[in-house]
Amino acid sequence: MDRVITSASIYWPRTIATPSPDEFSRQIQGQRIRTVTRRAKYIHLTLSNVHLFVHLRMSGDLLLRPMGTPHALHDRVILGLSEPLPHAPKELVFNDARKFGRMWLTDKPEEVIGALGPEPLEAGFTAQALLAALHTRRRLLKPLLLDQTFIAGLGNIYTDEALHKSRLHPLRRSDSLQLVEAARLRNAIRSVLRSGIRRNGASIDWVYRGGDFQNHFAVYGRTGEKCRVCGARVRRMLVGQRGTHFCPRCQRH
DNA sequence: CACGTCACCTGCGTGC
DNA sequence: TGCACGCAGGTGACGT
Repeated sequence: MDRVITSASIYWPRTIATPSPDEFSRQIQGQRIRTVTRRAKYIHLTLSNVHLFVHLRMSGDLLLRPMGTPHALHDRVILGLSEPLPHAPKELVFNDARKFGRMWLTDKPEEVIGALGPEPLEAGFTAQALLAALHTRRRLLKPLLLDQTFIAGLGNIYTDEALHKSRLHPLRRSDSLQLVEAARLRNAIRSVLRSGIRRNGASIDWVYRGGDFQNHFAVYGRTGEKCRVCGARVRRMLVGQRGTHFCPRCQRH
């Protein structure tokens, strides 16, 4: 499917992380979209001779509309797309209520995604590799798993769910884990991610309504409710400013 | 290096 | 009803 970007309209300039909005508009015009892939939480569009990265952050959304559709509230960037005849042109819309999302246009992909940790769904993510990595740091599990340079792609929901599934306390220190625990964590991370993908993600508020993974949460957002495994009340605490949900019986310190 | 705090933003639910 | 407050799926820049 040959699609060429014919225009860029930027309504919230800070959405463009690099280069300047003017340069972005100029450079992206005429670029053909070759491939669309993903690395961690970045959507990666390889264009004719430059790379476009999109990060949705908290409230971003990418959608396709017929060209000329009236703007929606919170549209931040609109890329015009030509389609092969006889198809009508479309626009690729970046809509983002909270304005945290970002786009990068660069010929040096490593400057955007170079520091990221391993992809947990790839073959190299073994229990042994995870254990070795955990032992190179002395950090609390919760913030470490959220650290994209340590492991790529885990957010707050998946971290809490993976820790619960592996029966590990969010405040455990990374260098204290044994191999069997690292193996449980590795399997739990992969299982929780696959489950979330299979269910098209979670719809927990007004931001995104698509998936139904929220109906399968073990702990996230279930403060005070019974743990589905042991019946104890799910607790919530703050760890590094992030709401952290866990079962005090399943996840001993 | 690890950790805490704040900043960036808007919208929604709750409680007074 | 109005309003203050706390919370939200993420990251990055600081300071200690």
